[in-house]
Parts: sequence; C-alpha cells; structure tokens
Amino acid sequence: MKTTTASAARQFPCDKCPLQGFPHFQLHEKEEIKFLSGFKTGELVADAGTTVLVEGANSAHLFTVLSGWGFRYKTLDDGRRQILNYVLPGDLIGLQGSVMKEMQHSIEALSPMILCVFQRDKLPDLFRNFPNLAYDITWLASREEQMLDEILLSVGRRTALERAAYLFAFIFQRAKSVAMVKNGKLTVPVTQQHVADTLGLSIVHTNKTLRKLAGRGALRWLDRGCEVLDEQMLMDISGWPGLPAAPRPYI
Amino acid sequence: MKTTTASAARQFPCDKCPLQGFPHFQLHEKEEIKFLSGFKTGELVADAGTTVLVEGANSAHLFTVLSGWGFRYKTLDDGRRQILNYVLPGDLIGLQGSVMKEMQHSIEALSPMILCVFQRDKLPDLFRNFPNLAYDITWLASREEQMLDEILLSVGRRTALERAAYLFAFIFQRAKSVAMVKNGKLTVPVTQQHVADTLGLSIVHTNKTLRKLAGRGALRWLDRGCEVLDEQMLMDISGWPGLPAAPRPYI
DNA sequence: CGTTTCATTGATTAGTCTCAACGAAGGTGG
DNA sequence: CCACCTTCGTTGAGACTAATCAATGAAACG
Repeated sequence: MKTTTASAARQFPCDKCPLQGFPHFQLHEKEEIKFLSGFKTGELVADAGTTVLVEGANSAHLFTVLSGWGFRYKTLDDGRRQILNYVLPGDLIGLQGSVMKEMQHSIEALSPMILCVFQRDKLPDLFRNFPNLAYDITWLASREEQMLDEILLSVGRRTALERAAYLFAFIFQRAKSVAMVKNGKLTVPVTQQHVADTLGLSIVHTNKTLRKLAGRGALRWLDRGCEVLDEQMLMDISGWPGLPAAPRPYI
Repeated sequence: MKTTTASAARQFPCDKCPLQGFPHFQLHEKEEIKFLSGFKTGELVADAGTTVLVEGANSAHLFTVLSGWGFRYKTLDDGRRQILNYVLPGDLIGLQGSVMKEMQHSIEALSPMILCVFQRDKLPDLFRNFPNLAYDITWLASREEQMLDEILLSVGRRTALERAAYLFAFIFQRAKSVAMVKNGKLTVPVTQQHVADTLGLSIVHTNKTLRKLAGRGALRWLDRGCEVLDEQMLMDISGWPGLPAAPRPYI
C-alpha cells in the first residue's frame, strides 16, 4: 500500500477555487472566502492507488476534493472489502474523523487527486462564526447519508444486473454535475474488482454481469476502466429515477 | 397504511426531557434549553405500524425520538423494500427533509412512539445563534452515516448468518445505551419480514437463519419480536467489534 | 368462527460463488 | 531487447447459497 504524498504547493487560492466553475455549485460570500482561506492549510496531491485516509486514524484532517476520483471503503478482518461510495470533486471527506473520535472507514484514490486540506481544530470556529458554512457542512453530510440510503437499497434489494446498471448511472450523473463527462461519454477509472466490492458480488459474477451490460450497449469495458455509453438504458434497467438537479454547497 | 395520530398534549418540557437521564447523553446549557423550548412545537404520538414520515414529502418536520422503536426504509417501484436503519430514543429524524428539498425515505413506527416535533423553519436560527447545537446536529448526521457504512458493509459482504448476528448485536448495543435492555435481555419488536428486509434476504431464508441463531442460544423468537439472549455470541459470530462507548449529543 | 398475520418447513429452482485455467497487456530486470 | 512477472479480464464447470413455490399450524382479531 502506497502512502500519501504531501505537497506544500498551493495552486488554488480560495477565491479562485476550481469548484466555483461547476453549474449547480453555490458561491460563497466574501467574508466566508476570507475565513476559508485561513481554514485551508494547503493542498494534498495523491497518486492513484494511494490511501488518503485510514480507518482508525484520529489525526485525520478534513478535505474537500478539488479534482480526481476516489472511494470510501471498509473491510472485514478476513479481508472482505465493501466500497461504500465514490468520491468526486466537491465532496467533503473526513468529517466523521473530525466530529467523532476517529474514522471508521478508509479512502483511496482511483486517479491522481488534488485535495483541499482543512484544519480540523478550526471547525468549532467555523460553526461559531459562519453559520451558513456550518449549514453547508450539515447539508453535505445529509447528502452523503442520502446517497448511502440509495446504495444500501440497491445492494440489499436489486438484482446483480440492476445493481450494476444503477451504479454506473449513479456515477455518470454525479460525474456529469462536475463536468467530468465529455461528449456524453465518461470513463470511470475502476477495475472490475472495485465494481465487485461496490455491488457486493464476486469478481467472476461481476464480470459476467458487466458483459451483459456491455452486450446491450450500455457500457464498454476499457483497458482499466468503464466507459459509460447509454445513461438512459442504465436507468431503465435499474429502475432508478436519477438524481435531483438542485443547487449544492461546497466548502 | 395507518396515518399518524397527532397529539397536542405536551408532556415533556425541555428542561425535563426524558433523554437527559441516559448515561452517555450530553446535557445542554440553560440558554440552549430555553431556545429548544421554542424550537419544539409539540409532541407526536404514533401507534405501532404508523407511517411517521413519507418519502417525497417536503413538508416534513424535524423530530427527535423520545421513546419507542421505528425504522427508516426505502422501496423500489415493484414493492421490494429495504430497511435502512432502526430508530431509537435520542435519534434525530427528518433532517434530510429539512436540509434538502424532500425526504428520500420513509419512517414507520414499530412500537408506540413519542416524538419531539421541531419547527423546520427555525433551523437557520439555530445555526445562527447556537453553534453548539448546530455542531450536535452535524454530529448526529455523521453518526447516522457511520451506522449506514457499517450496515452496508454487512449487507454487501457478510454471510446470512453473520449478517443476522450483526444486526441483533448492533440493535442490542444501541438499545442498551438508551436503557431499553432490562436484566441483560431485550425484546426487539419486529417481524421476520422486517429482519428479511433489513438483511436483504428472503423471508424464508431469514427464518432458517434465525432458527440457526436460536438453536445456538444467541436469541429466541417470540410472539412478534426477537429476544436477544447472548450479545457476546452474536458479536463472535458476526465478527463485529461493537459500538464505541462515547458521549453523544441530542437535540 | 371465519379471516388475517406470522412463523415454519420441505422441495425445487435460480442465482451466485469458488475453483481453475488462460490470454492480454504492462512493467521490470537482466 | 527479451524473458519473466504481475495485474487484470475472461470463461467454463461444479458446488453451494439463497430464492421461489407451496403448504401448514398457531395465534390474534373482528
């Protein structure tokens, strides 16, 4: 397991945060940006395959993803792994570690990532002086919960084919909202092992399920990733109505 | 489907909140209690089987459970149901409906419940003037996320027997922390259909799995509920390390 | 006293897992 | 530059887990 590579370079001052550019992202007040500039302690560049946060660590910082893909996961003692959710630009990670005692899950980079690093001990300060930002954090926590609800429904009650279709429709829509979809197409940088650990299936059965979806033209498997081709077909197969398009905050 | 029964009677003023009595629950400041008294609009008494919150409703209030059992769930179009988590005294429910546009899940009472009802539109006021309470809400949202992480790990990666053992160990510990366990025993007011919809299994297989656990003496199935007998055995079977015993807030 | 809900059980079927093997691609070191 | 190794995707066969179908009994209810 690779360790994270820290980088002191700060390429993105908060008033030029790259997240500002995304369509549904709510902008901050001047005062808030000023505070956030101090709240932010730097940037972390993580290579693909890197573990960004480890379960059990309590020294965790708080991060916002500026670019790249990652995933949250938990493992059982014997090594069985469950991927809980994927992490995309705009997502806040490490809140559990800040609010509770320690992180109960790990986070790993799927692609090179740039993370905005916040100072955990200034969080009370944020709550005291910037109620709107505090509300934003709560909003983001609620959203994560809502995503988990839907993922749990899927893993618990959908068939393998429906589950796989849901997963890629879901990822596609999330990616679309942060401008990662180019020309209606998207390449998700995962292996089939990742997909298996997300869906709660074996890797063999995952392969057979993905081939079915590929056979229908819903997606195509590439070198080391999945190209989503037909969002609508995936939604039809899974019976998933899609994500509501609402304005969203970020920190 | 029964509808909820509203009750105007207010039996519990905030300074005598029954949740104060529980061991790990953090107490509030006087000022906070004063605010909460205004934040609270009344109490809701729900009978067993009653739907407290419906998916899609956006008029939802915010509630804290004062007593009784409930569960959160989602359903697919064809009726397949997934129970997401159980709801016990001290839990805050309806936050998704307050923070996002609308609820994406429903909540139903398993036993008679008493809920503390809050006025959703005063939530910004709370964030503005009571940062500690705002932090508490975030804490509770984080905790829900953490529970969901663990449930998802279980549904995705544990065997049927491990899953069932985990479920009742988990419920037992949560119930213990709010003094619902008497003499080391607990009766959970669920049917096997509830258990099946929690574990992502069919009802037939759930029955066979529960009989195995009963055969080993870990639990006993009663009239309409499950009596947890051997917490340690359930933890051993599931390989679940248990809940951390930390002080927790409530609203 | 019929009706409904819930738990239970056996038989059969379907879905998924494990085992095993192999090919393709990429990386590494000699 | 090539031989070797590793990772990843793929496929088939057989075993096993869990779903479905079907039927029954017990208790609660109106």
